[in-house]
Amino acid sequence: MDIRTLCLGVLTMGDASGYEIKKTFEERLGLMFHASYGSIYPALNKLTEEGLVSCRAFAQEKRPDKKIYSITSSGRYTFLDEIMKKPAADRFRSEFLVTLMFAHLLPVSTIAELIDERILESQRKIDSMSSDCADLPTDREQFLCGYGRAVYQAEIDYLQENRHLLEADALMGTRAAE
Amino acid sequence: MDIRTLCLGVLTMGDASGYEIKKTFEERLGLMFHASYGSIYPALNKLTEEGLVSCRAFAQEKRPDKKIYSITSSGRYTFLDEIMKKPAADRFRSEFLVTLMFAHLLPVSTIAELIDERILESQRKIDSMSSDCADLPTDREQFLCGYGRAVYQAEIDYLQENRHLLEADALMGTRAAE
DNA sequence: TGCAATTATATCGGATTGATATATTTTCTT
DNA sequence: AAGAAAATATATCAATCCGATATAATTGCA
Repeated sequence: MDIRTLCLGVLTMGDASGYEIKKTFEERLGLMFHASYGSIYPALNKLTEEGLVSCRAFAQEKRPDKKIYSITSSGRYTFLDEIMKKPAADRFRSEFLVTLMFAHLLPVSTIAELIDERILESQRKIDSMSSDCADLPTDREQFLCGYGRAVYQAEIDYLQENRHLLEADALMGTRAAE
Repeated sequence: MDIRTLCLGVLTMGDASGYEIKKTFEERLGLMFHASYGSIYPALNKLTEEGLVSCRAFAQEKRPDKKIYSITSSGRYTFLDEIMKKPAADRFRSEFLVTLMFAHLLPVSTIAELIDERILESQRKIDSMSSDCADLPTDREQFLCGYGRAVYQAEIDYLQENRHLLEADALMGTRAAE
């Protein structure tokens, strides 16, 4: 499953320009997948070549045409084939956790601030989700929204209950280094 | 923070070959970061050029030299500089969640199996963590191990309590398509 | 009126993955 | 003890993807 497939997925929800697809990625798929213009625009070009999407271009003066993409029936089949495959393992990269892994090399105060900020940030995400979650049109989207909230909440709870382990560990590291 | 930085981090824990660094990524950093040979070997070459690691090569017959890398003091400073920066946002890619986002296009049975398998897989991870978690040498590593368990457990709980939302939604999709 | 934000397309270098090639040693199974 | 399988070990490559950058009109608002 690559960005091309994801673009097809977004287009099953309605016609869109490259810009709108990017927005959809941020607003509705941000929890599960990221994509940048550098991958979306080439993906749309290739999908067009392959006949999996069609493209209507509206001429505009002094800037590139506005292009609205639609998924074709061939595109729909391709997309279904893709999502029926066994999904690959999650890929997760967290610089936050890496930093904690090396907490013993940093001052305790830095670690404490890092955790404080992480908790705030996760709480902010939960709050913004909570306000929208109930309004979402489908059970499916409410489910995914709730999933995000549950995981973020678990993270906050764990950090609050166990940060002392890390701060004590970092403290020992700092003292040992003196 | 890139793979070069992560290689430096692993080398702060002791000298290692490229192969051993890869193993460390899998065994101790798997929760937070991934790296393949295709990025590790070039990273080590570049770090050697830059003087951030040193390399002792042991000649071997009929295959490439075995190379043991050590971090230099210049490498230690560079690594500290890196982890003192504000960590970038997590990057997460989940084909599983993407599939659920399009659950209405798939048979209910497929969704149910997908969730069943996901729960089993997460439980397997928790079990393998639990057996090792307590043995870990530092509070810091126990903390991170516990973090992983907490998040996986939250996922399992959420899936079990809310899967009906999704299965009902998929069911309606299937019926509508008939 | 002026300034910031949003809309909108597009490219490019550099980072990274996943597959592949190669070959020895160790461990397990029968 | 033979043979199979797994682990050890280095390395490269095409394809993919990200983040930054360039460009420019429009919209909202103070």
